[in-house]
Amino acid sequence: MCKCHNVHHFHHSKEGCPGFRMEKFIQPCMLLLLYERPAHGYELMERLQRCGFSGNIDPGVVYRNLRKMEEEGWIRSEWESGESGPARRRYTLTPEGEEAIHGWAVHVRYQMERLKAFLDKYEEFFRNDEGKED
Amino acid sequence: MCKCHNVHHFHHSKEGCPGFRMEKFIQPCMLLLLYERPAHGYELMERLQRCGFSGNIDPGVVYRNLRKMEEEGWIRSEWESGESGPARRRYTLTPEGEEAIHGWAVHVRYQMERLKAFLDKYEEFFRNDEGKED
DNA sequence: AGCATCTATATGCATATAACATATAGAGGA
DNA sequence: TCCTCTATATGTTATATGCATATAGATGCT
Repeated sequence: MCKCHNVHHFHHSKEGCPGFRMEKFIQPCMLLLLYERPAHGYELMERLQRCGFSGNIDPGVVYRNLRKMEEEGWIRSEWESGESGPARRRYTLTPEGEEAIHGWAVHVRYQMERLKAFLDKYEEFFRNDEGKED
Repeated sequence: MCKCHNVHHFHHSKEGCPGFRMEKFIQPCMLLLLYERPAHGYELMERLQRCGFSGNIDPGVVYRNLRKMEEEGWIRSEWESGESGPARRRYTLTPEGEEAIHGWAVHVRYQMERLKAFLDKYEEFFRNDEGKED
């Protein structure tokens, strides 16, 4: 199953925060999932949902990002015909994709520091315990 | 001065991470700076730079976001004429803006948890010390 | 006076992204 | 036949972003 042991399906509304979407973040997440094991898009959708990804994932987002990452050379795909159900495209991580994960990790860590700096400052100013309203 | 005591002017390149931009994050940052004290756009640009915001800030980004936040009712502006230099627009946080900060904080915390979950998983898989390559 | 520079605000435009809807299609069941 | 589930893919529209550029007062230099 999913190894996101520390993700507890956050509930939140982004009302009042238009545009701060971070959807491209789905790319490193999918790369990491594919590092765990090859998969097809539909399976990735399910695994992303179980990994704290916001409620319903738009299939369009998943497949378009898979295409883009294949163009980048981070993943490779092959049709899996036969068996049962419609044909599926099985995605595998490439060595370049594994490198990309490291690049993303640096970037993600940087962004996380920025968010943390904001929150530290926020809490310094307001010193409340809104974190427990979950 | 700037109270971002825990921000050490991160250096990084976002090569290989196209689209993960998070520029809207400038909004809550500016709101928090305006909570500290009223300011005009040019001053905010400088204070943002001192607060770990990426190198050179595009003035367009700053002023456009100020306009949008004024439309939202989060900030209010008045022309400061006279004294020296060209006229400047002095921005003040409104009560709605202070509420917005709390909303943003929830959202930002949520996003930070997502990033943290990714990084935890990443480190679980790779167990390296890339954090020290700084 | 003429000119560059700094402060300060603002807009234009091409492209990238996001949100949402919709299309296509095989397989299995009622 | 029709519906649903699995599975992939595209179109449309609105918004966001990156980068360049416009405007303009004040100041200092030659």
